Amino acid sequence: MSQVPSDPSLDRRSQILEAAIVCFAKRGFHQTSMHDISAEAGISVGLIYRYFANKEAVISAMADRHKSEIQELLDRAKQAPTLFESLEILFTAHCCENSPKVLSAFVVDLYAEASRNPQIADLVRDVLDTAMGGVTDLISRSPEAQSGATHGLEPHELAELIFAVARGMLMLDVLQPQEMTSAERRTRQLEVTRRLWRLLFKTESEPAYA
Amino acid sequence: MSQVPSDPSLDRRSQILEAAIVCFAKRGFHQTSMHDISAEAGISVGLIYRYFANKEAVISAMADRHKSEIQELLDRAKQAPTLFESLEILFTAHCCENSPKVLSAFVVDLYAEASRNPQIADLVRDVLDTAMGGVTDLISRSPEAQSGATHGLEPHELAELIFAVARGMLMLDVLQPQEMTSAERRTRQLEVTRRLWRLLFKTESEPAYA
DNA sequence: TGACAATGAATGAACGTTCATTCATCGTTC
DNA sequence: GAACGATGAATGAACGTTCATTCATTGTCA
Repeated sequence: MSQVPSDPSLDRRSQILEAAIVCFAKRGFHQTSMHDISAEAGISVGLIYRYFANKEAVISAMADRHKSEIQELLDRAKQAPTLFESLEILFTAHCCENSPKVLSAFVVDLYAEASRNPQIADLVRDVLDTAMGGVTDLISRSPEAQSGATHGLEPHELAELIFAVARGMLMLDVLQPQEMTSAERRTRQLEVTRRLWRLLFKTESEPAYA
Repeated sequence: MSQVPSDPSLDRRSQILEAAIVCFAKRGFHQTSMHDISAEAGISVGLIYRYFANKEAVISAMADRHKSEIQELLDRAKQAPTLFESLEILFTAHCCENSPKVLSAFVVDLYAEASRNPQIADLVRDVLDTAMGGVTDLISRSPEAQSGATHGLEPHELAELIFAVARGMLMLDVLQPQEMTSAERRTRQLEVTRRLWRLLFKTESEPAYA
């Protein structure tokens, strides 16, 4: 129970970031005040400025955190025994980890921010390139791709489609009414997404028409 | 050149909305001040309040305008001779009509707003349902679907995938650096999107593997 | 002159940021 | 181990600024 904090100032930083993502998901970056964050974290406003230069820096740090979270997620996905299981790990993480659309709301906001802030855009592009590189790799090594059951499309092209659908379903996620649970949203999204995966990696045994 | 204004107060409204979308795309809803909008429109701040109750109302009106634009776009797409051409009209409109990512930045912002504002969420969901209904219809009537070359998927399921990829590509659009032209972005997006369409409506003549 | 369109200075609330101050903790000294 | 000084994490009131909104005033046309 009693954790020994390795670096207390790191704990403070992540405590603040944890509070920040809750506020950002609830209100968005620019409608969240520093007082909101401090209240959510249970600390004073001034203390935030001991750990972050300004509000911009909090947003940037959140984007960085998102980058390393995706990196970890990718590593975890690579462990999965089949391509399909890897894809499921990757593309439904945002439904379960935090309960109510916290992550998807944050990511949509991040893209909105990226459209105006080139620094954020670079970072998001970087995250995307890394993740897509990883998935392209996963696809290349998969038996599905090596057996040639990919409609003559390159692994890279398949990855592009998979990511497009994933982003599209994430956008849809923020439209779902609050009363829908994470599990429900996950199921709905998996339904659509799996349809694409099956199509892309169709084992030619099943006939398209009976 | 000299238009006869049918209703001058309607013109004022759309003049303000025109200025607003430029500002919103440049800075986002909540970083845009009423002064920004009035300056862009070339009018005074106070005048905006003659036509809109408050800032929220401007955002809502913009969302409404978006709804009717999509409606018109759908009607135009329905006129096209083939399914593929209909889809191209629908899903690249945001690349050409306004020059530099204005529309895609606005739409991503709109989704971000929808994640917090249930009223906006309802409206966006409504737009989406209408558009998807239209496309589902287009697909049903298309020779591609009627010849059964759709992998046993329902028109509705095909539409879901098409819209997911479209939203995903729209998100990608806001990440593209400013120096990329609308035409370039359009080409890139069409490449990926067409790949999906060909896959979904594959004429079984072309073999997957040579 | 009357009716209405349009202006932009004025208002007050809210925000990001600063900083003087507090106080628990720790090392040092006897 | 008791007394004391130093440290810096933490506080929150205060500051300057920005912003949405209001409204007294001016301009315009019939």
